[in-house]
Amino acid sequence: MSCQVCPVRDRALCSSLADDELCELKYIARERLVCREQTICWAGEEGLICANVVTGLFKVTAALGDGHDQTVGILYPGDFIGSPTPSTNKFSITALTDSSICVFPRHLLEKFLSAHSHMERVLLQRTQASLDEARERIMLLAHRSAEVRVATFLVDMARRSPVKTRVPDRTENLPSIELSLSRAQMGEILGLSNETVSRVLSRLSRRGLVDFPNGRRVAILNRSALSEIAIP
Amino acid sequence: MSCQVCPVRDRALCSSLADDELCELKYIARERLVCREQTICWAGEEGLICANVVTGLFKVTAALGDGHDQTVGILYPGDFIGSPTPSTNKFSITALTDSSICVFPRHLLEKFLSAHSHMERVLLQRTQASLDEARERIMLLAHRSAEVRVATFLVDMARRSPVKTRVPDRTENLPSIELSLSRAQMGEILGLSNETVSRVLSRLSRRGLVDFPNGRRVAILNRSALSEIAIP
DNA sequence: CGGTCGTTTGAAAATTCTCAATCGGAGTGG
DNA sequence: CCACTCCGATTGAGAATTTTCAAACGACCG
Repeated sequence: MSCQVCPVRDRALCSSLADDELCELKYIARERLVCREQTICWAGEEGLICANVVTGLFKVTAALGDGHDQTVGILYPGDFIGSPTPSTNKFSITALTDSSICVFPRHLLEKFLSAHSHMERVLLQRTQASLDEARERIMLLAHRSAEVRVATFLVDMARRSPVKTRVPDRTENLPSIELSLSRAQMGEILGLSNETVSRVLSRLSRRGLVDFPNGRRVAILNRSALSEIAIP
Repeated sequence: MSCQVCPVRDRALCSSLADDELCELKYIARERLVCREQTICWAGEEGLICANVVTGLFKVTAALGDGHDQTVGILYPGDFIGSPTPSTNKFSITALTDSSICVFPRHLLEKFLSAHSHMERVLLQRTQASLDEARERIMLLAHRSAEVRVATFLVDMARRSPVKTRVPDRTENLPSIELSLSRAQMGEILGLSNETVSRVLSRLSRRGLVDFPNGRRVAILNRSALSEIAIP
């Protein structure tokens, strides 16, 4: 697969590279398909690979001891995985959907970054953005009600996920997004039980803000009202 | 003040520098004293400065809308503040105690980092460590009881704060640390009301795990029992 | 058709928040 | 030096929210 037609050509770390640099990087990259539920990084292990998320969705999790996991982050297409420096993974990374990633052996990427320091600068910015994002999530979990958490999560997903269908409307677009998550997984992300998630979604549905046409797909019927509920 | 006697010479970003590089960096650095409660970065403003925390304690906060703040991170001596690239601050940074920081104008530090890419690499590692830390905090806020949150926080503070006094004991050391935080501020960090924080601390005190000799100082009487309660 | 798994819904239990009163130390002014 | 005030800490009681336990439901699959 050529970088020229890469779906995240303009979003991933590589977007900071000129065409000739991109060619060079491609030599150490290989595409890899990842099946839903498959874990590509295990907490506690050495991080031997780095990667860009190309398509799909991943979760960053820690084992909770009681068998369950806590999700501490979501990775969308264009996001970077791993560290160029030798390090132990603090969290596991697992595919939520069938996905594809662009993999680099860690030590080779480390060399490449040293030779292309502007890309390393971009990676730093990305990491700081992830830090800001994690802190936003802290704000979401502390003090916020279940309804606010769920609404914020839905708005977030709608913003970052590739929109599948758009039904034109007099007032606004109505994006329908693939959730790809069970109620339990949403609870894992939002720090709620699956029952509470279900209850909130039912309530939002009764109020006409969202709809569940089939299974795990969710249609956002009233995005502005949902944003109203969500964190500013 | 000379870098040679800097309290965080071995912990801050600068620890990655050789002596001659350190001399060079010193030209663009200046020490600055910050009074308790003083805010050095405001959310929404342009980040014109970077800095190392030398002494004291800072909190990273976001306004919550109802007048209160939510603390999303704590900065200890040696921690880095700001971003070398132009960016808008997403959060405010405020001193919890009288503190001192080592300030660099952003654009000058940016140049320095470009010329000393190994330091930029270290900064990247630091930022990733902060990200991991923020994610640990997410784990703490999601699903955890008030007691676990408080105990984890105390153990964390005891680990990262400079110990003020140590009373030798048959079984273990008994560090007494300066909390520097009101109950309300702890609640701000842990996503709890100040009353809940107070209740948990009273309970821990009755169980003989901690003591409050005077005001905001806390003595950890049984660190292992506290760690037992805290997150692993 | 039966079984499994995720969802939905109900009701009781547990936890935390909110409101309110009291307490205690630090600082101030007479 | 003492009374007074202010602010944070503590403690109690009821309210609100969420979790837990349980049951019922429905879709999917062999």
